[in-house]
Amino acid sequence: MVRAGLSAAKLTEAAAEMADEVGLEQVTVSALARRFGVKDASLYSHVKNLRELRVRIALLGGEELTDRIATEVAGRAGKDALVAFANAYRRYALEHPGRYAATQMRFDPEEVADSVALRRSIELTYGMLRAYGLTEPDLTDAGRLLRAAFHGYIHLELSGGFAHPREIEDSWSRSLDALHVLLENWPAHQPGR
Amino acid sequence: MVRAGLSAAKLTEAAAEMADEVGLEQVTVSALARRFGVKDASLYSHVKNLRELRVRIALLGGEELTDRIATEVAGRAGKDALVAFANAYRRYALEHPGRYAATQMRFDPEEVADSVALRRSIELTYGMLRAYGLTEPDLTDAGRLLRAAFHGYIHLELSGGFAHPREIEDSWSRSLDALHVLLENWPAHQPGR
DNA sequence: GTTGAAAACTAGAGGTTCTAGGAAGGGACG
DNA sequence: CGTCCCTTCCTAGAACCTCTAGTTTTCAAC
Repeated sequence: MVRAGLSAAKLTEAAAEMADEVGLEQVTVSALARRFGVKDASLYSHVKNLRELRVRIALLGGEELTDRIATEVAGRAGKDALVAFANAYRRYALEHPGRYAATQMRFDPEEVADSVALRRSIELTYGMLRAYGLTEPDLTDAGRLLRAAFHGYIHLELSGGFAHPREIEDSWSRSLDALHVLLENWPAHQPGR
Repeated sequence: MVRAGLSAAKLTEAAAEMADEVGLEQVTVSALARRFGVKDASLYSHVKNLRELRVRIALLGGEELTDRIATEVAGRAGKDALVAFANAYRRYALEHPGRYAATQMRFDPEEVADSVALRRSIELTYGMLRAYGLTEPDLTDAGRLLRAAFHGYIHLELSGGFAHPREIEDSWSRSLDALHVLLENWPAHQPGR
């Protein structure tokens, strides 16, 4: 009986690949065990349960995503930074739909307590927005809208929500133009109305 | 043996309630059968399989959602219409998270072929955007960005992505202000760059 | 070599989807 | 009223899934 040489990290990596290939909810303990030529029960020595496996995929994806964004955004500001951020985000999500989907799960605080990726991604966003001259609470509001727009766009794209003719690439880059304009004209907090 | 009096419509309604209560992926044929005091296999007389059940939830949700938006937007234009649209959308999603999640599934074209809701929701969006003086292809681009922003915002809100202090309500209405400004200043197609 | 922890196994309980074929309810029609 | 027949619901069972418990095997360190 030759050992497969499993470990939590190896399982996570394989599970992440599997998620990208066939979708996150097709990642099962059984299928993963099959891929390693091992019985289901064996995996439970390395990973608590299916839930933990998926959370690990999410953490892996989150780190990879923020790493990419960080390197792309480095040294840029203003619209350059916005476009670099957005494109890095989108490209990662399209290349790794399973990992990306995992990052959108609902987590209990303690599941992600030790994750630096989360904190860092917020810093990245805020740094970018400060270049537009925004301050709190506009920073928070603009950050939320931006995350929403990026995520929403990609979610719709991945789920086939953009059925029709016009090229998504063009549409996306026009949307980035628009978001840039939006950030430059962000309505001042508490206008006199 | 008293009959439960099942039908596809009744099952769909019950499944939708269940989805709102415990989440879409907790809606199983078994659980639904249990709710009606009936055996699993009985449901397969009314519904082809689990997939079809979920698609039915989605179609129901889509109709209810567009109905709400339509009545709220009726007779409004410009920012009034935008805010009414957005709030109707968000309120429905928060009240019916399960149905809403179902509408975000990936569908095969023939699964949703006979749905009027889809066509109508696009018309509603376009009507609203025309009031801002937009024309194709800006209509498509702005529509996509708007859908993305709404969906993204609600998705993040529902999945607990907005952890921190600032009130979501305030953030949301500031985002609507910003989107209104954005639509008024939508960058003209193909600027001279 | 012995020994002990870690990695894998067997066995099995319990949940799930879905198919096939059988029985019971209830309306239509002679 | 009785019979027919469609629909609804059932039993039975295959196939797959998660996860637990307890056992054996491997490998390295002593």
